[in-house]
Amino acid sequence: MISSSSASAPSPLLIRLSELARLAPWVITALATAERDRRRSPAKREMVAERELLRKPRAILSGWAFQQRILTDGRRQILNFLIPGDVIGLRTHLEPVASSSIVAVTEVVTCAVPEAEPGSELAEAYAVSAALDGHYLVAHAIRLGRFTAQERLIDWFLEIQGRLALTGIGRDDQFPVPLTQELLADLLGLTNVHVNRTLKLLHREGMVTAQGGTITLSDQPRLRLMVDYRTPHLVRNR
Amino acid sequence: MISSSSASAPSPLLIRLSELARLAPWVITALATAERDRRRSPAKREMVAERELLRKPRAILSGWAFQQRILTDGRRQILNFLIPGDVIGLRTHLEPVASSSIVAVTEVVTCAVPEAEPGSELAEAYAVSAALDGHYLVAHAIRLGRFTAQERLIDWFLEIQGRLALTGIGRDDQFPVPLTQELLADLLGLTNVHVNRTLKLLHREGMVTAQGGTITLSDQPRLRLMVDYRTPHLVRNR
DNA sequence: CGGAAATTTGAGATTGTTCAAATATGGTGG
DNA sequence: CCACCATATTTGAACAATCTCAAATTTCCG
Repeated sequence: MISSSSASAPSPLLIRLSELARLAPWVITALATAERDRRRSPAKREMVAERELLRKPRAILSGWAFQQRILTDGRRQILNFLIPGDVIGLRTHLEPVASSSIVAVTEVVTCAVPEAEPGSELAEAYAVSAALDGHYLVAHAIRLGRFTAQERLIDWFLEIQGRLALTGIGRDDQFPVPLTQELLADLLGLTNVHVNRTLKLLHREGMVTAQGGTITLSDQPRLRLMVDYRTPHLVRNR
Repeated sequence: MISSSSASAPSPLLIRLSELARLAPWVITALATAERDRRRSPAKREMVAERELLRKPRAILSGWAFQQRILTDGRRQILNFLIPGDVIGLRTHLEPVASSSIVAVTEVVTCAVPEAEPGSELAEAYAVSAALDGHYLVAHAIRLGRFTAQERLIDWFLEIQGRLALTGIGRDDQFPVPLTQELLADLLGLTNVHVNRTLKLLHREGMVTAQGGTITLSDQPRLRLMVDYRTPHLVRNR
């Protein structure tokens, strides 16, 4: 039996932040230390109450969660899915909004995140992370405003593939997405029924396969063209 | 004839930033100085090209503009309208995205904005401004994802009313909105035809009147209830 | 006073929704 | 290991919201 220890597995947080900025060795140590402060949320549990502020930023070590807003009549809009390596609560610096709640999809393990000195590489990494969040939110608005159901699904699959790849999860053409069609619907501004039909359609047309929590994209270049997909391009000034 | 000098008119930028944070007198002076560096864009002119970074943040002194993203097939999604007092390019600190272009609706006058010392009240004002931008973007995603055409119009009118009020423009029930129905359509993810019909409907139902670039809301409390409207609530931590 | 741009209206086509029921699927206790 | 339950997916049929295309009509601007 091959020993598969969870203790020494490379941290998705470390992997991702290293992609976003160059981290000095001592920062990596600080991250590893901070990661010892873990918290576990069972699947479907609300992690951050709607009108509550997240005191300190935390990162997701494993599992998926999402940010949502629920309207009084029960309609729900999911703003973003959070995956391993994502950092929550960065914007909290001063948060004008008590906007959205965070809910775990699967079991989620989070950890504390070290505070960054202004001007440090870690601060840079956080800033890039926050800027990426902004980028994805803009992309989401465009999806919701101007894309058809097919396009919304394709575009979001491409996006999440890229995000997962940032932490080394999945491959170009195949990656895990542990979401129900209803969650997908609430993300994409559709109904679960229509998501189901559209997925089916995409499958028949040989573009996307959704099977047991795994998404398979058959022809990424073609899909990218279809939705005019733009990979976020990191630019550092100065 | 009463003298109406434009020179001594209170700056919308100053008004707005003063609402967002307490500004020391010398900061106010610095703002007034920076405002001398003005630039004028004629109506309909693209102010910031799509893949170009905004070098330095600027503020809008007069006129309306908008941020848009245009898809290859011509579809357009407007992400945000910029009004007097708004600051552009704050996120530029490091911008991961060459996301959207900015276009003037009316003639627009912008001015430079002084750099803020980290930790200063001015930095605080900018941070709050950026956080507000984030809030409005979230609100936009929810509008586009889960609101009907009627709700989108109502919700956005409430939002822009609040934003205009921040710089002292308009009243609770009546305010200027110099936009064509087509621009509104591209903002709200609808067609100009449907915006027209929905505005008409809202007018027949006595809720909203759109006349000559002016919007009149007849019963704000009722409208707020209809769309579960949430005024952004500024919270400073520490 | 034009002429271009914006608004308005009509009619038919689409896309996506709703409601309800049938059919998997996955996890759990026995 | 299997039966069973809850949850998720799938399907059908009717319906509603929004779009498309085209043609007035009105408004605004030079």
